[in-house]
Amino acid sequence: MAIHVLTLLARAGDEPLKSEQVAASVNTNPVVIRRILCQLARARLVISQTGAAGGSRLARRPGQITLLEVYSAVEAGDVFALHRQPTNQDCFVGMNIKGALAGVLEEVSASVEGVLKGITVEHVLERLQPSSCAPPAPRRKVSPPKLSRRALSSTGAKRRL
Amino acid sequence: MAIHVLTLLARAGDEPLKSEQVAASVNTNPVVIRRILCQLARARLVISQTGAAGGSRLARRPGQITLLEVYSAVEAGDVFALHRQPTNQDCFVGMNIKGALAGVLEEVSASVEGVLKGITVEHVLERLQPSSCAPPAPRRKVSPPKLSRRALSSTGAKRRL
DNA sequence: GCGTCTGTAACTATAATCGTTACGGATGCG
DNA sequence: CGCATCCGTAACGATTATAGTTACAGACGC
Repeated sequence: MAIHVLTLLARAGDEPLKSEQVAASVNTNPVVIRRILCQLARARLVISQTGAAGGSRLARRPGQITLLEVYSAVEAGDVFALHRQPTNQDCFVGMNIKGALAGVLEEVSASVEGVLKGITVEHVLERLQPSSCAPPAPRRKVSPPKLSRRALSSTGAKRRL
Repeated sequence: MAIHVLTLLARAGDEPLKSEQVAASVNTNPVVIRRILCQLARARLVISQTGAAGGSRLARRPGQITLLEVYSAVEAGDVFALHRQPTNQDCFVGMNIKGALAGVLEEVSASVEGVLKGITVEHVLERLQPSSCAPPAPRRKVSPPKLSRRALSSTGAKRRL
């Protein structure tokens, strides 16, 4: 939903959108949108103005907002977490399993964050165009962890308002 | 919890463990453990036996069980999913956002699966030892068999034990 | 000053997960 | 064979997270 919101704001350019307008596209209640917008504003991704003729707009260019920033803005802690219930400390495995899994979690988080860091709101915007449905070829600039994956940007599509 | 269970079974070697024993280490109810064990059994990761002197043990060597298989066994669908509520089809963004985000999701999933595929239960077991706490040991031997997640996860046959 | 829009609290509804009780069926053993 | 034991699974309540809704105070432009 947060990405949906940002995509709408990106398409609107400098013109601020009201929460009600955004809610119409997401198909939900304006308050739900305002909650998200509030988080995004705290993360300095959007700028909101109260009062008449108010609304929200992006704080930066869509190409300068990564999905990792979006995720960090709307999700509480880390991307992943262990369940917090205590294990049996009288058992060797129970005593050490969390520490062992913390390392695994760290790896997964780093991997995901690497991917999200390489995708911007602008990339999502480009993907929106049905015209750019052709096979995506070019890779992105940032180099996430070692794994090879498909790029998602496709050149040429400019913003259309 | 599933990894915790498998780690216990790995340490037990060929001797089958009862759900009650496992539950003691995880600090939960035996039924919760049996639910997980049942999923792992359907995925052919463990072998369970009913009756007296029954219990569960690993179906393969710990080094041959990847965390991706574990994840696929206990998690319903894909690692990630979009929220399934319908967006406004009268809006250009609402109409296309899901398709655009599906690609992002695909990338994230592929990345996570790549990491999980490179970690085995044996690796977790090694990490358990406080002695090997120092360096993040080199990992990433990519040998596990081609897995068809379709066959592993979710609805299989009724009962086949 | 007035109308409008955001920020936020409070409450309800819904769904997922976990824990618990209960019971049928399978298994090994005396 | 009969029995004790253990798994597989259904059913139910408790807990939690999220989403939706209503309500209202404060900010802002005109």
